[in-house]
Amino acid sequence: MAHARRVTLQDIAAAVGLSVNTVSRALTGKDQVSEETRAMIKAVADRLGYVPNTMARSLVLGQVMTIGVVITNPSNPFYARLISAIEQRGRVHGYSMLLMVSEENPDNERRAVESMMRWGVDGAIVVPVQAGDDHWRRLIDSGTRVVLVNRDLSDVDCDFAGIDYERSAYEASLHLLDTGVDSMYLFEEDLRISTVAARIDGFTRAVTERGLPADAVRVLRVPTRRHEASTLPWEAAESYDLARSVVAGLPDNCGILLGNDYFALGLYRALREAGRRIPDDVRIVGFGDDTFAGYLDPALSSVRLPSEQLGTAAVDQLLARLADRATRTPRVTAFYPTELVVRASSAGPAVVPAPAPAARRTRARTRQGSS
Amino acid sequence: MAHARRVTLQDIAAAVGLSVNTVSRALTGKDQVSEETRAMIKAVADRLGYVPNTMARSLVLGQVMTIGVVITNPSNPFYARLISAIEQRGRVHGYSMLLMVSEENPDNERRAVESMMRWGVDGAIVVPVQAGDDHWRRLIDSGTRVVLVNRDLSDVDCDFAGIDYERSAYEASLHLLDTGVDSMYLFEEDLRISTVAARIDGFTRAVTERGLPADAVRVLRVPTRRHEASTLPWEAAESYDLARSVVAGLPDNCGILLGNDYFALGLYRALREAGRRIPDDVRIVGFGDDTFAGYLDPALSSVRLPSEQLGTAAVDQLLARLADRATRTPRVTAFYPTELVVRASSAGPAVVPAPAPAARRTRARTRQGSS
DNA sequence: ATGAAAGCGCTAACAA
DNA sequence: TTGTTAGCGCTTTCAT
Repeated sequence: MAHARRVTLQDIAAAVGLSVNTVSRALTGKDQVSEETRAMIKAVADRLGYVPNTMARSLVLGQVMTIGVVITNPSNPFYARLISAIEQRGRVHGYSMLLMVSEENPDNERRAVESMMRWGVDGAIVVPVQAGDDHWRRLIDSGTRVVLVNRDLSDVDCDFAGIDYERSAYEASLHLLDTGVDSMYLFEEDLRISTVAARIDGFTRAVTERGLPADAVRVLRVPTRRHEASTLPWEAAESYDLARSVVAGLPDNCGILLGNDYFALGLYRALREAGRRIPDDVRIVGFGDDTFAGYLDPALSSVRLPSEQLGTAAVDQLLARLADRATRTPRVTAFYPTELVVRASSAGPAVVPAPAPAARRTRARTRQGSS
Repeated sequence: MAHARRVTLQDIAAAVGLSVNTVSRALTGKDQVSEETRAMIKAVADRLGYVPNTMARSLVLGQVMTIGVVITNPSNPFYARLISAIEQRGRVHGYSMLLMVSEENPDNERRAVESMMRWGVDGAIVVPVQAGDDHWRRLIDSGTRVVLVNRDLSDVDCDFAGIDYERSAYEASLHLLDTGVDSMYLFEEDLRISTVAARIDGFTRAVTERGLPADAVRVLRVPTRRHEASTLPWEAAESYDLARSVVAGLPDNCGILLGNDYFALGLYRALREAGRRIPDDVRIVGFGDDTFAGYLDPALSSVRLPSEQLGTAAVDQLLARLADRATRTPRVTAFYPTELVVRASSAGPAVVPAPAPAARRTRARTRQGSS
């Protein structure tokens, strides 16, 4: 059962007794064709089951109506939502999405760039691994517009849509300090990426500002297995191991900031097993506000990240660049506001648990400047 | 700063003083070219920064080395892992991935099919919405190989890689019944899809087999908002609302099976607030074994789903079909085994909580048959 | 309003 | 081993 060969403009032209050219014009809505001819051609095309050939079309047009998306790990719910938002927004504007996964591996990332250059995608939206950036520069030099998301590359001349993690971590830390803790911990994953560094900076700024003695402050790195495979779940087990080894030495009345909510899963268990109480003994704030955060016991305070907004903004920014190909405006760096959702896990000693969760937003900012 | 025009075979040919054809042969590794010529050409191509044009290549070759992937909702962690697995496996074989999101909406699904036909993707891997299937038949008739994943369409002639939810639910229900409960509840999302129906069937078979009186058995449907947007988190809030309205009438010593683990988040909270104890009063088993399952308090028993295996198998199945284009073997229907991970939430009254979680796997099966 | 011809970049016959 | 020719399906001059 060999399926029917694909119907082409030729076939339609032959069927209606007109030239390929006319058929093309009729179908693409050009106005140099009589309405009756067009209707007739459309009818025949429909009857024959004509579907335009994107390859041929793109080859001559020089644009493929496709954006390449490179993500480190789609299993991370933050990125999963980002992908959804990008796809949705792109689809509205008629763009398809070529998805590539780098798994935090620069080699995969380079391969992704190669792939995008072969395809000649119109633009790329990227969460960079942040290990090497020559390939990005090459991609941009080849004429592809690139928008970085969540992680920036200061040496690459392209737009960026991200989150001010420094400030978010600073504010979350202040919130913990405000509950009256007298020592502070930060759990961060063991990756050399700017988002982690920024959170550490914000955390450090807060504890320094409040004058916490150095020996009352610790940054703990949770080993990550994210390099190994993109299908791995997040690092709850690792944070559990770390927390268990730390929990005995954990002073009462301390605050813990977590680089992501999954750390809370491991930490909660370790504390439970050690008989430590949240928030009485230990007060906790996470990052990400994953679905489960509000349903843990006690409910986890967490910094909500604007993943959908980020995805939408990245697409819009890309399309804007595509719209005026020529102009050479300096790179746009936009930060989108997070929201500290305060729940029971960081309720201060004297505070009555609020009925509705209080929210506190960082303000939105957009910055323009050269590189 | 107009970027340099893309380097073509022509450019290389001109540079080395040979024909386009020879350059093509040299670069694609054909053996009708002297080694020294090839080396020379490769060097020049490299120096010039040549990148093959996929569009042009695909146009003449008639294959695009791309597989279309249609998913209902990438924010569902099960599908997120599936996507990762598919991308990874496809990449190994040199395939790119065009990702489309249907959001449980048949219109979007139809658009996705249209898009894939325009592209002329070599194959498609699909989680169907299960509302209408003409478009799938059209896609297949056009010569595109399709593999369905997780949800089957019995009237469409293509391969399927899935999970035996009926059996999994049956076994999970038996497990609950074995703990000595004398009433059974099932929480299922409010979607008309085969996976939900299958779990209901399995649940029903188990309770019937054990002779539970009809008034001791209930299937509750959790309203879903999944249609609204693919970036929405899963339905913890909805299950909480439902659970809260039900929990007062919930008899002690009952068992609850959940269509997905997110329902546990809402249910746990509702039970907590009502002062009901898990597993003493209520015993629970979820579906999905999401990362947080083992870290809830008490740890949630859950049916682990082989998402990675499913993704890998789907790609392999697709590539197998692609390999022997001609042959017309009947559709392959493969089921991959789940694993019931028993944890504290379903510990029977007399059972000591196991130190390591006991696991129980359904057996793997592959079936062949027409349609 | 319609047609003829050229070409997008590449590969695959067929020659030489 | 290398070159010439043709063509994948489409769009875009330039004629008519």
